[in-house]
Amino acid sequence: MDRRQRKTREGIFKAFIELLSEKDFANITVGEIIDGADVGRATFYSHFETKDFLLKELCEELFDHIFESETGKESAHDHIFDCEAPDSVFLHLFQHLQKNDNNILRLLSCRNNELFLRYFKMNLTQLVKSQLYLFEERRSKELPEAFWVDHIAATFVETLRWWVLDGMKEDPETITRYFMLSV
Amino acid sequence: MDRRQRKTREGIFKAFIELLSEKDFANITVGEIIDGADVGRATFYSHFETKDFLLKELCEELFDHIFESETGKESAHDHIFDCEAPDSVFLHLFQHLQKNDNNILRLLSCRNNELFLRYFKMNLTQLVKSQLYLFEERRSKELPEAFWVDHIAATFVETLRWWVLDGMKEDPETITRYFMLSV
DNA sequence: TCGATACCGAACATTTTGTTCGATATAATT
DNA sequence: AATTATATCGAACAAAATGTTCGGTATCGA
Repeated sequence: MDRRQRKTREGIFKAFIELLSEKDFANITVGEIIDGADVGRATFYSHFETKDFLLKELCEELFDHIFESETGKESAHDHIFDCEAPDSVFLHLFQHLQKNDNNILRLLSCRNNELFLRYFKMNLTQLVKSQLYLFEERRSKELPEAFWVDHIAATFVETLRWWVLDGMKEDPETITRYFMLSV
Repeated sequence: MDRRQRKTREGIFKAFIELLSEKDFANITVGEIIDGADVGRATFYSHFETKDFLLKELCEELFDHIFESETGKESAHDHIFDCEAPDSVFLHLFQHLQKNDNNILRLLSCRNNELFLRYFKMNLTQLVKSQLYLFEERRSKELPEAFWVDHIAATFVETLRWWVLDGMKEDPETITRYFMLSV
């Protein structure tokens, strides 16, 4: 990708994130974004069809990066921990988030966190399906699998929400334990 | 309240609900609302400061009605079931929702359900605190109470979400059981 | 009946959106 | 270094939406 394109795109993302931590998504105008990013109006619209697409692409950029390192069988990614503990995938997710790559925590703890947590849950559901065996003994035979998968993903996301809104006082190991105990 | 005011207010709510089940909140214009409600533009703005306040007041109207019948000590409300089963409060909530008073299900199953479920969870948290004893045996000693309360409320809301998005195929008793089994 | 007030409707300024176009600056190619 | 391609700028533009104002009319409660 052209260096100019990259700089513009990242400048827009940066300004957008800045605004998202200040005010509601609905009240952010394209004018404010291009002022913050210092790009022309036409340039913005040549990159993103609408404000909604900007949000969508931001989410993809943020979460694809996080999940690619989990779902890839032979990931060549820089894993901090390669332990074999059964809940390591979820621990790793919490650790990854704590590192705060791309200022993702700012987005998860701001007024607009619903936007991102919903997106997060969508991605997470795939991962949960592959880790279902971890929760077999907890699962009642009465519960349909679709319900169970949704419940686990929801519990993870709600645990994450609670963690960040509470100020992330617990370390990743503790919050992983909370998650595994409550699911 | 003046009968004229009441009629206008309810007409606006009705048109708003109709629109919400068709399209995103963000894409609904004041012009469409007043066309649907058949009221003047100035009238709308004399009732609601902005579109966001309209949503807020709609939520309050809907959820206050549902929760007042649960939290009131000596409710003179028309309870269908006054059984003494320990999970009757939650069962009653699911039943109440299934009755679909005020088209609340249309809102919970539409594309904008996040908005309503967030409001719902806020109200629900109070209720959960009063019913905490029901879940004592499931609760690990490690989990802080604040986390546990949030988890139960979140599980209820996510169960509700799953139920309505899946088409409400289960009856209230079954879904209450799912909820109690997964929490 | 009468005073109060909610509504109408039309007009209005303002803000935001999304597009267009020629000029300029920067990247990639030879 | 010269050339071609293209990303950006900046300014202007139409269209749509927001939120306000005001005089006239209809409806309410007393």
